[in-house]
Amino acid sequence: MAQDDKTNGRNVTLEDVVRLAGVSLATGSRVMNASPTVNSDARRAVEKASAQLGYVPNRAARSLMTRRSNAIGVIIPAPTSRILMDPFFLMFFSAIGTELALHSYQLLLVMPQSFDEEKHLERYLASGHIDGIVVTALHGDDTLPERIAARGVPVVVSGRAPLGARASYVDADCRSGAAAATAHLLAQGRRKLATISGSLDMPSAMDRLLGFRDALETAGIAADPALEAVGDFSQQGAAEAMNLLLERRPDLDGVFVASDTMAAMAMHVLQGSGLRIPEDVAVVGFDDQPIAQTTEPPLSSVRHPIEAMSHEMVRLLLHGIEAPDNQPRQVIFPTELVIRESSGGLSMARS
Amino acid sequence: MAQDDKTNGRNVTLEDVVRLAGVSLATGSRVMNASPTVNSDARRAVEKASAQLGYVPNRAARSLMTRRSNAIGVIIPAPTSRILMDPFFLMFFSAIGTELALHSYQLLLVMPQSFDEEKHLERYLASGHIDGIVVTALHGDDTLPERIAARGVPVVVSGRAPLGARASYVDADCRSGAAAATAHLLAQGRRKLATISGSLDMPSAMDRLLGFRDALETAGIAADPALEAVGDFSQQGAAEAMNLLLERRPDLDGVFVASDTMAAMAMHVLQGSGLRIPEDVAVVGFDDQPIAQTTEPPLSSVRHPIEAMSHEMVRLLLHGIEAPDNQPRQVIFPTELVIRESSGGLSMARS
DNA sequence: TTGTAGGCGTTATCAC
DNA sequence: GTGATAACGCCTACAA
Repeated sequence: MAQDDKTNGRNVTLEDVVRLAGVSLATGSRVMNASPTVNSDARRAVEKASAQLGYVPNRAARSLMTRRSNAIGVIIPAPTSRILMDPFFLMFFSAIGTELALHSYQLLLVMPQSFDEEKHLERYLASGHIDGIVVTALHGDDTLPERIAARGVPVVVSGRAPLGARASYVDADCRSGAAAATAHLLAQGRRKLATISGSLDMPSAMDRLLGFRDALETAGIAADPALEAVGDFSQQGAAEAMNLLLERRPDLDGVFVASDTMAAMAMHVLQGSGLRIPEDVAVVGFDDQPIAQTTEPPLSSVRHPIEAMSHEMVRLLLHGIEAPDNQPRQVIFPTELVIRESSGGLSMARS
Repeated sequence: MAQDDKTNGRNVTLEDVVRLAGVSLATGSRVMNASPTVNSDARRAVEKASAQLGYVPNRAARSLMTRRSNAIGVIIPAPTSRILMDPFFLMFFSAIGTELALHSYQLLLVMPQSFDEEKHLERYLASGHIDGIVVTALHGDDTLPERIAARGVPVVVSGRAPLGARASYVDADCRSGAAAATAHLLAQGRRKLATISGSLDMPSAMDRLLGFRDALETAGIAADPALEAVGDFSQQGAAEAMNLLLERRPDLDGVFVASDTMAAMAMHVLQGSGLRIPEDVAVVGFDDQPIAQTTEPPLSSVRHPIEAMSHEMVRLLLHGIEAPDNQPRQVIFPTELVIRESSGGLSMARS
């Protein structure tokens, strides 16, 4: 019967394997877990039988014993709406997923849509169903990471955790990256520099703004609040911010934008106003996403090493799972300024 | 001891709950599973004890018995690279996730990076660890859905499955949506219509191209292959395609683009060439993503109901889990043309 | 190095 | 309606 396919001859279990291999369950289990204390003959027999039968360990049974789920959750906290739309997250998921797959961990995507859901989630996470958590797109006042950590589940925040939070995080050195981008604009002789920032309740947004100010201060240029606008990481927000800036300071000659997605939109607005990039206004973005290479002109941007950072997050998490010590760790990766044409920093000699 | 926090007084189990409630394990289980055959006194007692203890059912143990994981997997097959970057997927994940949460299912994100991984995956999926699968971004020759379905795991493809494939899918009526968009351009008096399509090995891309051709044919306009270019759903591909089209037919006066992400880029290229939108060239996109509202001018686009479609996918999946019958089902949702300024179809009277 | 036996937390099958 | 009790598939002392 067709509808019996699934259970037909039911799923093959370790018992089936060891029976075929002629060893005991214990030995079979040892082989599956790469225990060193097993005769190579036995090992081969088990492996052969396993392959022959197409055995796949039952995760539920294993979890029940080991109290591990071999799954880690990636959480985007509730007030997520607009920022979620940044394709940056896709790269991030992909990088984390690849890294996890290497360790045969699963990636659980969790996107609570309300605070109620998030509350429920918290209990759920704490009950041993997920071995570790990556929290991303965290807003400043959210104590979710600490609450989870307090329940003994390893957590790592992607991006700097809020000041004073006792949580592990992995981040790029956004502040100095932003400062480098701004310094680069200054080096091109630009003096009327504006910035479009992300939502300022997000540390990553704040860091980029602070870096911008740092560079101005270093150069001895007084900060002008009218040259700072918030774009909240959305394209729409960026368009509004750029228009606002142009209205307030029509003579601005450079813009540092806190994400490439926003920068692309800002460029669009600038060009729509008849301004040339980089001749009239130089632009630098942040993230060095693929879009930076396809804007016209190509967008200078601050690159952060997503793969390396993802790798580190997973490493921290797995470490926290293997050897829990509740010590928050912070790892900061350096950024790199990638200069393209939008900032006028390239020799114009390109054919 | 700090490192003992997690197991301190270990996780509360159903046994703890029933002991406190003064009932048997069986009754406790019945309450948890909303069995009708339980006295309301007993029910209340269990619920109270459960709340008091903060009980959370152990999924592993439950799975072991029920042979259900209460998880569904969302798969983006291997050759994923560029298209993955479309923010459309984020909306999609979010919609699916919300829908799943309603049924207390988990969302497993699976992004195999190679065919080897994908192969391994197949066995894994088949071994009862995931109750159902959503396959998305499927390329034409990929038989993954059928292979999974053949192993008895419910599968639904997001977007039309390849012709001849025996798989359930949920899709928008892309073909007629594309035709409507094209007809709209024709209605504006445009006669030299071009299109930028997605990767033609993806049914959704092909459907949009076919719809474009349908409308031309209906209008009695001969198809001109030089007015069709492939943009593969990436921004870079779109830019290249638009440039190619302009080179081949500098006098084109309308473009139908298979995704908003690509359309935004195409507009950019057009404007970079000094062409006005919609005066010189009218543009219509597809997806009606947020970006459509923030381009300059706002982008006309074909909307498909992501939420409703996600809802339906989950419904199909859960149905397939509850009552397996291996009957592939197809559900097609109508699309809706949203007219904004980019197509010149709005009265220009707007203030 | 290997095997035996007990248990992980639930649900399902029975009697009662 | 309710309560024992036997699975579910695997891991892991412990003994051999």
